[in-house]
Amino acid sequence: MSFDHWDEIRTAYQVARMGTVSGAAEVLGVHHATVIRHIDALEGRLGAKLFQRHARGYTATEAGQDLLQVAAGADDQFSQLAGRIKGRGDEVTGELIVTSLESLSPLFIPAIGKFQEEHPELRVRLVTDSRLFRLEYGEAHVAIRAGTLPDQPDNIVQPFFTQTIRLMAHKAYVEKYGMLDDTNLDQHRFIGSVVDTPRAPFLRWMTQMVPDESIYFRTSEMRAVKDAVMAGIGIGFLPGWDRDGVEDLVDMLPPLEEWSAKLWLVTHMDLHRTAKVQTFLRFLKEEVKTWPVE
Amino acid sequence: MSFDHWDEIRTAYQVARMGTVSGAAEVLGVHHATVIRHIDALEGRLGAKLFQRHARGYTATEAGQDLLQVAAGADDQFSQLAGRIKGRGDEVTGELIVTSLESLSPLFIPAIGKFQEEHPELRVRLVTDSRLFRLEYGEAHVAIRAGTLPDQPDNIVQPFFTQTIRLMAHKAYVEKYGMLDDTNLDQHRFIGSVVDTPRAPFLRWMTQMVPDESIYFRTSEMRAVKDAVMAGIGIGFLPGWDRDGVEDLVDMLPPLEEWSAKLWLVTHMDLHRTAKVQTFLRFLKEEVKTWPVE
DNA sequence: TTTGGCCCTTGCGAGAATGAACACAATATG
DNA sequence: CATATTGTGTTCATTCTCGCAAGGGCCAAA
Repeated sequence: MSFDHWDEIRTAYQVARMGTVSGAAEVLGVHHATVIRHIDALEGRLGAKLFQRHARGYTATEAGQDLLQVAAGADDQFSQLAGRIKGRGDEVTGELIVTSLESLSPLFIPAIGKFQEEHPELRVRLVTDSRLFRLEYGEAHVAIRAGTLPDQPDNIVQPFFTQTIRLMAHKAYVEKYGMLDDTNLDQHRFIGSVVDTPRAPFLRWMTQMVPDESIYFRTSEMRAVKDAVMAGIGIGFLPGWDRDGVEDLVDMLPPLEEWSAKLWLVTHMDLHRTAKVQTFLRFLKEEVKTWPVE
Repeated sequence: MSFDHWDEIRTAYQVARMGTVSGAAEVLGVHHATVIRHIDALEGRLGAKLFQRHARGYTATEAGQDLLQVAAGADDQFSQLAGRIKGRGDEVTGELIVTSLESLSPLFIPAIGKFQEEHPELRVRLVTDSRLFRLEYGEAHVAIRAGTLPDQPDNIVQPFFTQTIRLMAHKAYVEKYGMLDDTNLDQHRFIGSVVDTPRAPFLRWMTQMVPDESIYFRTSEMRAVKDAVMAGIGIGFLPGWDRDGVEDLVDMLPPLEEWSAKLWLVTHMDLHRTAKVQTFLRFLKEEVKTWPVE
């Protein structure tokens, strides 16, 4: 029971406002004939006359004046809407949804705080979960991803930084079990992943090089690895940027190039060009330079 | 700075509501290709994305949700408007503007009162003026006119009743000046019109038959004629239906057929078929049967 | 009364919007 | 893992709307 053709309402609105078909046609940027046809069609659909036709123009009937009122309100609403939408493209306001690996949170949550200071109108939501949030469903504006990415054509990927990974253990562990070298891998206690076929390159290295029985602690949480290493439970992989308490840790092997994980900034095509996303990306890429990613 | 294509807003509204292009297409009764084109065009015009496209459908962005809110309001307004307009055609409400000759007011103002009792929602405006109100300008819904009418193609004319006209004088006048016959017209005192070439047939008769110098009182108001006759000033034409105080009046000549003025009910084509006008016309034509039009 | 201007109306051809069919991707289902 | 289902994207023939131009009515001024 709703109108089929809103354009005809708009036409009728201008006719009611102007009082003449010609005037309305000029405002609308269409031909007189089009206006007349719209009015005729609309009146036919409604089964009522909206205008009295005479040589000096069209005057609105009661129904036409009613339409004038309603359509004027709608026109106003639509204009404001257009203004908001057009304007919003150039502003950094509203909500910005970021998704990242949990393990990275301590690294760049401070950066988000700094970004919000620069843009007080912005509400940021940081979502992290074991499942991947899907940019194409609008679940996030910006994603920080690791490893080689599925070649989603709708996603725009740019390099963020390379995460250096170190194989470390606590001094206490070294005192007890000694240092590691290529020959005594099976003599040591490792901290590994619960996943059988992990994606991260350093975890794959461990799966290949370290016998299962040498892995004495498994966790799915990267941050738990740190805690385990600090507790002297065994040897584990830690991100190079995590300098908190590293004075008590030692490298068990020199960092291998193949361990390092490339991190990417991923955005959806549709949102990539918006000022909000662009500003945030630019900020992040600037900020990363100050990080001890080494 | 207002929207050019309201139909596209309506399309986008349904997409935002349904979540899929296909669903919106079905609701709108158009092909889904059309929906996609509308969305693309609208986004292009706005310079912003309204939806995130993915295989499971379209999800609204911030801008899209904004549009959803606004368009939902507009849709609601338009639906109500359509309901009002469609309904109003079948109702006897709002305003009914009637125009008539001034002289007829005492005859059918009581009828209007009776009509309003039957339709309390109706506000009636009775407009009378020396100038003719124009139905085609929407100045009145119903007109009561006399004489032969200009052949306006947009006007619908139907006979109302024939107004019998009597040439009368007060008993006091007859006592003083005697009765009238065909031979002594110039011996009497007449009450005539200020107009040199009147349209009313009985006034034309007077212009032709009665010498100017025998007309001792002239007025443009038909109702003033009655007052003048009652005052015994002279002989004047009175409508046959006016029975107020006629017991003291006498016919000075038997009523001539050519004096009588045909009255017409005139409506504008556009409004003629509405229930409001139809009901009023039917009522008037029923009511006239009870009048002493004789 | 005549003339000029404004406005509505109508018929026709060009162009744009539309609909049908097909291709393709992703998800749900067994 | 294969299949059915759902929904989007694209191309092409068609329909429909639009703009143009000529026609006619009405009003006001000369």
